[in-house]
Amino acid sequence: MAPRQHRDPEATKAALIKAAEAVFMEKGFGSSSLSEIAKHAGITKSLIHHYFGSKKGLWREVKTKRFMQYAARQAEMLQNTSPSAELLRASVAFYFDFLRRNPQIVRILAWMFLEQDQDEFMVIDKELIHLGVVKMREAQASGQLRADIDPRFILFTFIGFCQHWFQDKGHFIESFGTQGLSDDLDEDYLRAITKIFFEGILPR
Amino acid sequence: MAPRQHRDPEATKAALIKAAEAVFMEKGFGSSSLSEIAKHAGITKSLIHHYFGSKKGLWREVKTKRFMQYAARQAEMLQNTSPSAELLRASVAFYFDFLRRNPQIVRILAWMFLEQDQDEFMVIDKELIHLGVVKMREAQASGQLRADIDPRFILFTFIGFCQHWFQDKGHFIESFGTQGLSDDLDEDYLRAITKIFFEGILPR
DNA sequence: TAAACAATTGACCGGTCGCCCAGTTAATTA
DNA sequence: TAATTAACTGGGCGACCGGTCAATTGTTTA
Repeated sequence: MAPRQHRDPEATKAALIKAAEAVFMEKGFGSSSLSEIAKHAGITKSLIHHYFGSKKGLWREVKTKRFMQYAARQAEMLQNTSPSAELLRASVAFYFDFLRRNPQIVRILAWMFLEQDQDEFMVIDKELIHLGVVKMREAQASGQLRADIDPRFILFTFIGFCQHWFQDKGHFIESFGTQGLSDDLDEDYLRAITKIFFEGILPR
Repeated sequence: MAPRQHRDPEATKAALIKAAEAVFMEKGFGSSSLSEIAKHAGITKSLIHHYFGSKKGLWREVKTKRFMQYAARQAEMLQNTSPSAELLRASVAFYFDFLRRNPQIVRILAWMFLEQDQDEFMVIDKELIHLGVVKMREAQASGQLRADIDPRFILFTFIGFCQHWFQDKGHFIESFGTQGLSDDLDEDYLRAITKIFFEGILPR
């Protein structure tokens, strides 16, 4: 490979991370190889070690980058959530929409689960989560939310509703079919879980 | 390794699959090695190729075995579900408990998502799912379930509730903590989602 | 402009990987 | 019992793995 005449370390790092994300997302950490990533980025393998130290270091960089973005959005969401059922509804839609536009997040979380990659940076959103729980508690205190369910479970299932859809949507379509549903399946699902989440499946 | 004096191909295959499942489940496909699996099973590597052809072949065998069991239990569950809210509640508990005792299932489903190789399996439980949807529809017709939500979404979210817990339970503990919850976190969660699923989070 | 620095390359390392094959031995068949 | 089949072993092959290193060259600093 002919040496670059113009050097741009930032661009190099960015290209490396981008290529790494693509490969890691598709194959997971264990099945990805540095040679493939390097080739994909048009950069020699050695530079990976030069910038990121190791394969694990690169993987961490990829995760961190995406996860920061994830945390930022989550903060945005919680900031705007106030103790009213209506705003909570909007938060669900907001979060759902974010995942729809960033499917990488869902894959990263799934890979981390499978490869037992419990990571230190999950701590980042610990305060975030705490903030969310506080908001839930406020909503419970003001009578907007039923008070006999731990707010942590409410928040958790709400996140789970959304994540699970984008993870198992394929199974849904394959097993359940789409007859009678609209073109925008995501939208249909969001409507359904909103009803279930807020009002349950029993008749009122 | 001294050759076995008594040969038992079925036992050998079973031992291989068992060891493979253990290793695969812990490390994922890419990071597992055949040598480790063979050593773990007390059987030489060559026999893996003799019986399963390749690493992928062994992997497929492991997945198939578990998935069949999964389908069988699902059938059992749906068989016993009748169009009453009470029995539906029992089904949730049944399915939840099954996943709790077979965490491998959750991992395999996550793998299927990431590898996009669902098709071959999903055909199996297609009829199963259909049966479940029919039951839901009956429950809707009899007024036991609200009728303004597509029964497919109801079934799907119910499965998702359970799956998601066992996949992201670690995140829950990490981010939310367990203060004020009982020793049996699973039970606490089950109680919470039962409430949410059937009655929603709004005050009644 | 000379020296120091850092980006980048390609050759190379020991190790392990999945896989294959020739040979041995137990079980089955004729 | 002779011949055939199939279970099983162990050695080894080529490929590729993550990682290192010395050398080259553009860029920055003194």
